[in-house]
Parts: sequence; structure tokens; C-alpha cells
Amino acid sequence: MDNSLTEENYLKVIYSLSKTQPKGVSTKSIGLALEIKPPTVSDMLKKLNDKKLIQYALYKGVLPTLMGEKIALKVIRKHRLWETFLVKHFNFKWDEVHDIAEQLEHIKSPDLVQRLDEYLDFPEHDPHGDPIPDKDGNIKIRYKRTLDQVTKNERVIMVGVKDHTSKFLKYLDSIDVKLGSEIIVNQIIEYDKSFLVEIREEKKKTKRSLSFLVCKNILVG
Amino acid sequence: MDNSLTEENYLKVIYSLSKTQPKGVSTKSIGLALEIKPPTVSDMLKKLNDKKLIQYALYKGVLPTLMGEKIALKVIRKHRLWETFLVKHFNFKWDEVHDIAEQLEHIKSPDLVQRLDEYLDFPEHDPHGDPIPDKDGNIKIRYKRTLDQVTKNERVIMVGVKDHTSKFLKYLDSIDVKLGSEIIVNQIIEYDKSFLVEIREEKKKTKRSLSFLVCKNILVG
DNA sequence: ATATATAATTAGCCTTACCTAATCTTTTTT
DNA sequence: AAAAAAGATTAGGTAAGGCTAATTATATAT
Repeated sequence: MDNSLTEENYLKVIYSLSKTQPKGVSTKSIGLALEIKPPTVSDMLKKLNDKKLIQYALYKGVLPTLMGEKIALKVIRKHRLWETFLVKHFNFKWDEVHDIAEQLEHIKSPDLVQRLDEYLDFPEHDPHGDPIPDKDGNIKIRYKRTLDQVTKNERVIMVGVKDHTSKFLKYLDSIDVKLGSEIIVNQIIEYDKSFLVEIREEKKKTKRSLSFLVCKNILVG
Repeated sequence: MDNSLTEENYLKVIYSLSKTQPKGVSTKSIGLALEIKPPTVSDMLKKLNDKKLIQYALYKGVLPTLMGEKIALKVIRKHRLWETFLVKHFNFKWDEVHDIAEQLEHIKSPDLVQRLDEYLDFPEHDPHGDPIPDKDGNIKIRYKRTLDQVTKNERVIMVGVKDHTSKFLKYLDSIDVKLGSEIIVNQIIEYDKSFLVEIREEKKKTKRSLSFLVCKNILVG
């Protein structure tokens, strides 16, 4: 009845990759994401297909079925709720919670998830701004741009990150960019596509130069 | 370096059983506790012995080494901290937390355990009255009797249970016996060794008859 | 349109953690 | 003290989830 930890991880990754590979997720990309060699992935795809959790035809990419998507969303929901919990109640930093949540997301107890959700007062986003699916798997996707798509003199709010690595998150900390920060694009340098911005917090206003790569990984709305 | 979930479960059970089988824990009892057949247990004992986590000689009982005990105590510490957390913060009942804690106890993050301990303000006992080992594995064992060892007219405090099954815990709920309850032994019925007691809470005083089996499973101090 | 490169799958193995059936050891009974 | 019973271990097998090497499909480039 229940899925193994390994199956859950495959479904989560397939679900996530399907957002950028909507025609079918490649064996290779799954292997890369899970750090598992392609032949092993092939075996598991057969298994998940037999269980009707993914749609799979030999040599074609895979996509989750409704069932598979539901399971993936449950795991993602738990992951994001736990991350929120760790940051809000245990004072972890946003760059410290991923690995722990990666373990906690596999705890099996619907009752526990429900109470966790209640304890957090039904949050809609995790500490990185990612939306938290509700208990029925509904996920609110609001339209977002990356900062590099913003035009000169626009004023936007930082609402998420695309790069979740600790390195990137710590860099954002160091330049005082956080969820909710107000960013005004003062100038765009044509030569390297870097942005000169003003970051506004409660009181502070800081001028910064942000590289194209950094802008590409900041979600604003 | 790290131990598998399975190894942790063996070490935990061997440690616990060593308290009642101090000369050496039998293969059979380990199998019964873990619901695993004796040949499987034999295999694992060899493995744990090779890792120097238990002392083992063929056909003799086993005992944890210092290393093994340390690992067991870490797992037990996590189990009891999580149980405490679930009851205190997520409003679970004391009979609902065991299975969830059985999963949570294997989450690997020393940092998380530390913050959990802090969040709970360094509790000394879990919701069943069992002592929680500190971060160095020290465990405060206070002398305890079971209620059946109490003599007539003595006044004692309920401090724990020996039977941790949901059935027993729910029975105690139903007769309003909880940690901290004051129990006065009014009479001991010779025929069936049942106890007539008075249970005192804040205001309430209730007279009850407790069977010998029930008394055997209530710890008082 | 074919040759080449890339990606995916099959074949064959390994380890972990289980199992049953058979074979010791040890303990208990008589 | 020998026989019987109980307990433990060995032998051989299974499923899950990994791997490498070899093969087969598909995609890309000339």
C-alpha cells in the first residue's frame, strides 16, 4: 500500500522535473537529480509504471500519473511544512533546513502532518517562498518573474529563489536580500547584464550591483 | 560511519533487554522484540559484533559494548524527546505517540536534537515517565517500585508505566490515573492481590479497585 | 541519408535485510 | 547421565535498490 522512501524520492523528482520537461522527463535527468546511475533509474521506472504511478514507454520520457502526482505532492507538502517549522520554531536559517526536511518528509503519519499544518497556522509558503500544497494537493502557483526580466525603474518584491543551494542563500543573506525585500531596478548594465538595484528594508536602503546569474535566481512578484 | 536504521533498532532493543537480562540478551528475545526470526537475528549479531557494537560469542547471549550503548542511548534520547514534543506541542495523547516517535528517532541531525531539547526546556522525563538521557548519554535512574510492592496505608505518587501499550494507557486515562497522581493504598485483597486505592487529583478523590496486573504495571515513587 | 554521438535499456552482479529448513549446542527433565 | 526440548546457528534463497559493461534506440551532424 505505502510507497518506499526510494519510490517517494523518484516520484518527487519526476514531478518536479516534469514542470520543465512537460513532454516527458528523461532517465538521465532523474539520475542526475537523485545521484543514481541511469540503469538503476530504468529499473525503477518499470516498477513505478507497473504500479501506475508514472506513464512510461521504453526509450520515451516519463510523466507522473494522477496517482503519482498526488503522492509527490504529499511528500513535497511535508517537506515544505517541516522546513517552515524548523525555521519558525527551531530558529534554523533558511540554508540549513533542506537536508533535515529531506528526512522528515518521509515520516508516515497523516495525523502528524495535519497537526504540523495547524501548529504553523496553515502556511502558504515555505522559507524559500515555495508554495505549500494543501492537504488535497492543491498548490497555489502565482505568476512570478525572475529579477533579470524586470525592466528599468520597476519596483518589485522578492518572493522566492530558484537556486536553493546553501551557497546562494548565504550570499543573499550577506547582501540583505530576503523574502519580502523591496527591490528597485535603477540601472541595467548592457555589457554584462548586471543590475544596479536599491534594496529597501524597514528603514535601510542599500544600493547593490547584482550579477546576471544572481538576478536569474531571484523570483519577484 | 553512520549506522543503518536496522542496526539502530537492534542496538536499542539489545540495550533495553540487557537491563532485565544482565548476563546476556538471548537471540530469541531480540527476535520477539523486533518481530524478526532468530536466524536473521544471528546474522545481525555477527555484523554488530564485527563493528564492536556488541559483545558476542556463539551460543552465548549478547551485551552492548560502550560504543553500542552510546548509540542506543542516542536513539532512545531522540525517541523520548520526540514523544515529549508531540504531547506537549502537538497535543497528541500519551498513547498515540509511540509509532511516530519510532520513525522520528532515526532522523540524523545532531543539531536538530539539540534544538528540540532546548525547545522543550531540557525535559528529564517523557510523557510515560521514562527518563530522557542527556546529550552525553547520562540517564537519571531513580529508584522506583511498582504499585503492587506498596504496603497498606502508604501514600505514593504515580511516576511511570511498565506497560507502554495503547490499551493500558487508555485504561489508565479512563480511571484518571496519570503521571503525578497521588495514590493511597487503602486495602489489599489477599484473595486476588487486587488493591483498593484512593486516587487524589487537585480536587477530586476517587476510590478504585486495581487488579494485580494493573498494579504490576504502574511505577510509583 | 548515413555516420556518429548521445541516451536508454538489458544482462549480470553486489549488499542489506529478510526468510525457511536443517543442523548444531545448551539446558532441562526424567 | 541420557534423552528430550529449547535455543542458536548454518545453509541456501528472496526482494529491493544499487552498480558496471554491453547492447540497442534515438537524435544530431555532416
